[in-house]
Amino acid sequence: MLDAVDWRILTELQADGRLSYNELSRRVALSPPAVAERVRRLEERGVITGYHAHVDLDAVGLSVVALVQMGCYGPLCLLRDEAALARPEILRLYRVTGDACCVLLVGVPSMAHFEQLIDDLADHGRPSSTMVLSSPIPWRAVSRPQAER
Amino acid sequence: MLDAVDWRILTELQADGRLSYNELSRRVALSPPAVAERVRRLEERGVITGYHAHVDLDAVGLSVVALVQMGCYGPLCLLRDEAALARPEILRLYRVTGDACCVLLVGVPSMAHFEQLIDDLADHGRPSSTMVLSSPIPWRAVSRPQAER
DNA sequence: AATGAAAACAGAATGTT
DNA sequence: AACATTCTGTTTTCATT
Repeated sequence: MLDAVDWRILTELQADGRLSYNELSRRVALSPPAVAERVRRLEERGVITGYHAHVDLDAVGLSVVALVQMGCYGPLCLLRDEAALARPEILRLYRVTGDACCVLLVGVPSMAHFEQLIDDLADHGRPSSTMVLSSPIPWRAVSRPQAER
Repeated sequence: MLDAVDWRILTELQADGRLSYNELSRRVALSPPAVAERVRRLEERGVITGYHAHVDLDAVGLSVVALVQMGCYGPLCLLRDEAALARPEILRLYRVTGDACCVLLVGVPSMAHFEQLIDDLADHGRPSSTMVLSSPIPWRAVSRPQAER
């Protein structure tokens, strides 16, 4: 699947998504065209799904962050409502096992906005919220699993 | 705080973190040096916290993904153990209100690895796991809140 | 996968509103 | 103070080996 060079590339690009192919080629000891071709294939194969600038939620005024478990099923289920899923307050959404149908990470500017959001979500099923106090690990790079070494 | 141009820049760089300043300057109708300076200041102010390649978990063999709530407190609390927090299986960690101390998103190659991880986490408090079936919204860009417009 | 040439780009200095 | 223009050195891309 992925060889050692691919993993080194993934590690570097996860740490700094704006690395130039030139610099990347130095770090993985390959020529620039070779590394560019590797990256292109990682993208094509769906290993790299995109490059994203990460934005601090507090810094842009999204001071209320929460995990919301949705207890919904059947035709009203949140997952069947395209418009509801498109709401920008939803930052991530995971479908899960257990009592809940899915878990949402949401970010809003205020508790008043949060109340409104919960009311809207309640059209699809019972929302159960947990407030996020802080994010000690907001994001961490994926590293090579032991099993593959 | 952030004006309309800043938000256009944030939108573009969240969608494609590898955009050149040249291309970005075209999209936001500004000169390349002006846009580069804007980006530099967004980074300096902590609005943009980094640029990361996003990797598909399935594609790199992390087929078991779960949300783990940790019920822990006091000196054994997971949040006080640097070494435990450094485990690469932990992809995100949120400190939350409610019964749980924190919620972890973890990714491992197999159920056997997951069992081992849960056993290790149990040293700090009672872990309660929910398996992630799929991620309909694995990541979404932050957009300008209504309140600021 | 490496090399070399042409096009595109980044960064610094300077000038403009 | 924020932006545009210009210039120089890199970087990217594509052809070729």
